[in-house]
Amino acid sequence: MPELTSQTYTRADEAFDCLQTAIVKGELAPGDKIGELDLCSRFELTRGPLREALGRLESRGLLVRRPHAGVKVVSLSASELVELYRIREVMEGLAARQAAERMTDQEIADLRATLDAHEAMIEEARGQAYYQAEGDYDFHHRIATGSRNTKLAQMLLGDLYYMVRMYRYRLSTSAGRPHRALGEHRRIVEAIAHRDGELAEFLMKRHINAARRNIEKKIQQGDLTI
Amino acid sequence: MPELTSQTYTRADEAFDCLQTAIVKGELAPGDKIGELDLCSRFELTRGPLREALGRLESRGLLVRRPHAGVKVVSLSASELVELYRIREVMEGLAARQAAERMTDQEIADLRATLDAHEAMIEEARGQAYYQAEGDYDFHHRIATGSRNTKLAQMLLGDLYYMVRMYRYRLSTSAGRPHRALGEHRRIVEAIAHRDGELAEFLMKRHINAARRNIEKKIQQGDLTI
DNA sequence: AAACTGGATATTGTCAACAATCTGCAACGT
DNA sequence: ACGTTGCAGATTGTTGACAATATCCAGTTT
Repeated sequence: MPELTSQTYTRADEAFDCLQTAIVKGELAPGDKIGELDLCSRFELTRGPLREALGRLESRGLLVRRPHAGVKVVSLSASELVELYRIREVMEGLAARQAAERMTDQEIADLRATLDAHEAMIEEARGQAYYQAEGDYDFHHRIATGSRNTKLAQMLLGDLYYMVRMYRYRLSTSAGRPHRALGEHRRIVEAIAHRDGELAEFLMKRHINAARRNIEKKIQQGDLTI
Repeated sequence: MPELTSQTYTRADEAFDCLQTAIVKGELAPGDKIGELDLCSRFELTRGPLREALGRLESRGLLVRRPHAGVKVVSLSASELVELYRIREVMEGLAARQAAERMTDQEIADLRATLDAHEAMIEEARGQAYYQAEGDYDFHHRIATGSRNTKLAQMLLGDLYYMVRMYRYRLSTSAGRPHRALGEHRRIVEAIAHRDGELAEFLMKRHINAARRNIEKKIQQGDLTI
């Protein structure tokens, strides 16, 4: 048998993961110029695999390269961040509709459990924006996967979410927003449980629309330094 | 001055473009297992840049790699191809709406000219499916760009279109479809010219929906070997 | 004094050799 | 006869050295 547990992690995969998480967590901030050998010593690898990983990251839009000049972490303008949410709106709307049609009952039960845990976190850790953000991410992650649309999930999980998370830790959530967001999540799940794809799509689009308007408001208030 | 015309094409860029077009044109068919040194001799380059390009292609989902086992061109199942059109429907709907809000008058005029040229091609080269396909691609390309949504255009032009074009040359167009599609294109452009984003989105979604149903019909008839 | 030009330095792009791993075939045992 | 096991070959992953290019600083010029 050709070793089915072929979880062979290559150095390039390792480099890719390390860099991606470093960027998302903010250890490498947007706009930072980073040298290849700096990264090599930092992550204990050589330039070959690193460059391969850089190619992947560039292709995903997390960093930009100029030949012979160097690599820098991509820096989104305020308007580009807003545009990102417009894309999320239509794509996650589709994901919600397809999830309503295709998720198993078990997955829906798990989704409900996720929201319960999320609610408990909001009650307990009042103001803990980090957990709120992670809980939100988990919710959207499950729906993207539940859509059974391979490419859609790939684009959401592999592209958009990483870019959104890059900036999420800067977006201080408004006072009542987490609680309101939870309510919106619950209604989406109920629509999915009723297998009402059309409603699920509508509610998801409205949900992300609200998040976008929230960000736009902050930008106008100057609360956001991008 | 630091050479503003810094169109420095690296070997990796070259490799990336060559491979991408080779895949899209069908010279490398879906499912083909391809060796690195084969590609090296084929495109006159060494393995370093090639591997970087392979990383990018993999990240874009055009090919899949198994460590130590090799690279093969991705092969979409029939259902995955259909799912691709569902994604196009919502994303290009958004693109059309934003294009209606943001395209310049000049761009709209160019778009009309494109359709005129397209119409002439349909009349002249009756049955020339290739030109039909390229004309269709050009139309959608212009609208994606006209949306002024950087990330949206990047995802459409850099991801989805390449995958669609990969399979388009196999999809023999139905008898009256090109002419009907042209009519749909014209109505979309008129909506954009009237700056009616909502209508443009609706018409674009319906347009791609029709294309999807066309493909589904062919699949059911068994005209499509995927 | 400000702007430009030139070269030194450091960084990136590229290459070719080495090591690790998978695939396919053949021999063996059951 | 069939399945398993071990080996040989080929292919991929990795490494370190070499070449090409952009950046930075100093000297010069206007």
